[in-house]
Amino acid sequence: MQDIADRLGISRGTVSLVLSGKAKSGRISEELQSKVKALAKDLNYFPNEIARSLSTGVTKSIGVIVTDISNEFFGKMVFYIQEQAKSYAYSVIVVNTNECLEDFDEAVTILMNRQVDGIILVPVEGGNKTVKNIINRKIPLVQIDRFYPDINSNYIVIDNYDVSRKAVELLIEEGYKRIAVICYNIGLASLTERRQGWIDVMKERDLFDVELIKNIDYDNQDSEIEKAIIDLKNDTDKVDAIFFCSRKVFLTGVKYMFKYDIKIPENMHVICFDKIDAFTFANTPVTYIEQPIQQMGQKAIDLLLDQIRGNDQINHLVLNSEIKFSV
Amino acid sequence: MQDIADRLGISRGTVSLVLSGKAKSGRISEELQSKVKALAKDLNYFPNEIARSLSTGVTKSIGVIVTDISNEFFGKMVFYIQEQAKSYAYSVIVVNTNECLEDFDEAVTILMNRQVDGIILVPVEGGNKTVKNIINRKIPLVQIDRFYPDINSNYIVIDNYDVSRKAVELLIEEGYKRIAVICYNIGLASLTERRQGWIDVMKERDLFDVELIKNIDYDNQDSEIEKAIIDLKNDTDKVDAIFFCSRKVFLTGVKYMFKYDIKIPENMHVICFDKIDAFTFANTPVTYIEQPIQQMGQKAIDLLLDQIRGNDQINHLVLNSEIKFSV
DNA sequence: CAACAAAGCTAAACCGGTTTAGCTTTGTTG
DNA sequence: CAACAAAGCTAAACCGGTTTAGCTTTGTTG
Repeated sequence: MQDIADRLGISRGTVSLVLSGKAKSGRISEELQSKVKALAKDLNYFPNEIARSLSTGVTKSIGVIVTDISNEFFGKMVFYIQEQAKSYAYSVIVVNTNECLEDFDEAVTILMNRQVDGIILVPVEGGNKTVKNIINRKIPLVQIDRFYPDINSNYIVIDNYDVSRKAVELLIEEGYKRIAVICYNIGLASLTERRQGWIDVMKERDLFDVELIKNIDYDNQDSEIEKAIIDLKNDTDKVDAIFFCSRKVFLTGVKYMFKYDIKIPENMHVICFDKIDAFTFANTPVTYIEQPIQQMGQKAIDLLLDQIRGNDQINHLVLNSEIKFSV
Repeated sequence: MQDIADRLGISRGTVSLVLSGKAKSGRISEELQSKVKALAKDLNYFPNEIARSLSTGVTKSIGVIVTDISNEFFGKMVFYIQEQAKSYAYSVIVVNTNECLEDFDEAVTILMNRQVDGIILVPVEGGNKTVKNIINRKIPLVQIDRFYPDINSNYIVIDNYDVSRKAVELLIEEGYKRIAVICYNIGLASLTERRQGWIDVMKERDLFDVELIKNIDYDNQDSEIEKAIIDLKNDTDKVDAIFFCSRKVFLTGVKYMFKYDIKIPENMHVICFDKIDAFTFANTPVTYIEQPIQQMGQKAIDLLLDQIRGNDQINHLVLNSEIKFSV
C-alpha cells in the first residue's frame, strides 16, 4: 500500500480509500481511482486482513467449538456452518473439545484472544462459567445442539424430548414392550431429554423398569457399552428393543451385538438417535431419528450474524427432527 | 495494556516485556514484574492476538483446505490436524472446496490475506497455478492426500498404486476373475494411481477388459454410479467383484447394488478404498483399504512447522495403508 | 570520590491498514 | 473579481501490541 502510494506520489490514505471501495465518500477522482486499481493489480497487491482487523475491530472470523469434528454429525454441522459463513465472507476457526471442560475453556480463551466476531459452540458439561464470560464480554454467541438452561443466550436445538417420546411410542405401537435405553451419563439437557422422553412414555404405558436404563460413562464408553449389551442380552424378561441415544453409542453397541450374537432385527430391534450415512449400505433395518443438520448450521450463522449486526434479541430455536427407517 | 501501564505509572513497553515473558532480556525487576502480573490478572487482561500478529508477523494460525469436511475421511483428517496444531499453539482455519477450482482459488486467497503461517491443502484438479503462487509467496505448504506432479513442494500421500495392486492381486488369489473398477474421472494422481494399480495387475494376469472400467463424473456421480452398477449387473461375462476407488463412490454404489438386488457377497464381492466407521455395524463383508489418517494429519503439521521454522528441505512422504476385512 | 559498569526502565518506531478533519485548488455565482 | 462552495486530496491519529537503542539511576571499584 505504501509502495503504491509512493509510486503514484499520493498518500496511503487515498490508496486505502480507493481499494476499500470508499472512494465516493472520500471523493477521489475517477482518474486517480483507476490508476490506483491498475497499479494494485500490477503489483499483485492483496490487503493484509490482520492489519485491517486491528484497525476496524472486526476480524470477519467466527469460532466454532464442537465436540469432535471427526464425528459425522459434527462434521456435517461444521460443513454447513462453514459454507454459510463463507457466503457472508466470514472464515471459520474450528476447535474440538472431546467433551473435555479443560479443552473447552482453552478453546474459548483462544478464540476470544483471536478476536473472533462471534462464537458458535456445542456446550460441554460444566462450561457455564466460561460461557457467561463470553456473554459478559459482549461477544455474539450461539449455542448449538445443546444449551445451558441457566444461561440467557441464543441456542438452536432439536426437539429431543418430543421426538424421543414419539420414537418410543412408535415402537410400542409396533408391539415392542421391553425397550431399553443406552445413553451417556452426561448432564446435558439434550441427552437427558432423550432419556426423559423414553422414561415418561414407558411410565405412562406401564412398561417402565429401571433395569432398562443403561447410563454410560463417556470416558470408558467402549467397555461400559459392552457391559450394557451383555446385561441386556441376559435380561430374564427378554429385552426386545434398544434405544441408542446417540450415534457413537449406537455404533459401538451394534458392534457388541454382533459379537454376542444378538441378531437385528430377529432378536432385537434398534433405534438410533442420528442418521448415519452408511445406513444405505447395511442390510440391517434401523429406526433412526434424523436431525436437521443443514438447517442447524445455517440458522446458527444467521442468528450469529444478526447479533454481530447489533440485534440483541435472544432467540431460542427448536427444530423438528424426523423418525425414519433404513432399508 | 495501556491501562495497566497508566495505573502503575510505567510504560507500555515494560508491561509488554513482562507479560510476554521477555522480562529477563529487558531486565525488569522482580518486584515490578509481580505487580504487573497481579494487575493483569485483576483487570482480566488478555492479549489481543491480532495486534500481536500484526506486530510480529506471525499469526499462529494455519489454513486447511479440504474437499469436504463432512466426509468422514477428511473429517478425521482435519480432526488430527487440529489436535496436533493445538499442541503447538496453532489454530486452524478450515475451508471446503467441494472439488471446485473456483472455491479452491478463493480459499487460498482468503487464507493468504489472513496471513496464515502455513497452508495444508488437498489439491483440486487444475489448481496448479494457484499453488505455485503460494510457493512464490514463500508461504509454507504441505499437500496432503494428493499432489501436483509438476510442483516441487512437500506432500504426504499414501501408497495408492502399490496398495491397489495388492488389493487386486489378493482378490485374484481368492479366485475372483472379472473385477470391475469404479473411479472418478478426476485427473488427480491419487485417483489415477488407484485405477492404474488395477489396470496393471489385470493386464499382467490377462484379465484386463476396458469394459470393466467405469469412470464417474464427480458432478453427476449419483446417476453415473447407478448406470455403472446397472451395466455391471448386465455384463454378459458375470462380473464377480467391484473395486471402488473412494468411499463416496462405494457408499453410493452399494446403495444401488441393493436397489438392483445384487447381493454381497453372494453375487458380488466389494472392495472399498477407505475405512468406514459403520463397517462395524453392517453384516456385509467388505474388503477395505485403511489409510493411516492419524499419521497423515500429524505428519502434515510436523512438516509444516518444520518449514515455518525455516527448514526449506522438501519432503515427500508416502505412508503405507493396510488391506483389511470387515465382519 | 571519580570513573565506570550494571540494572532498570522509557521513548519511539514499527506492523499495515482505516478514518476524518481540514487544507488546497478549482469552479461557480452575482 | 470577490466570495463562497465543491472537489480532491493529505496529514495525522488510531488500532494494540513488540522491540531496541539509549537514558537515568544505582552500585562498585581503586
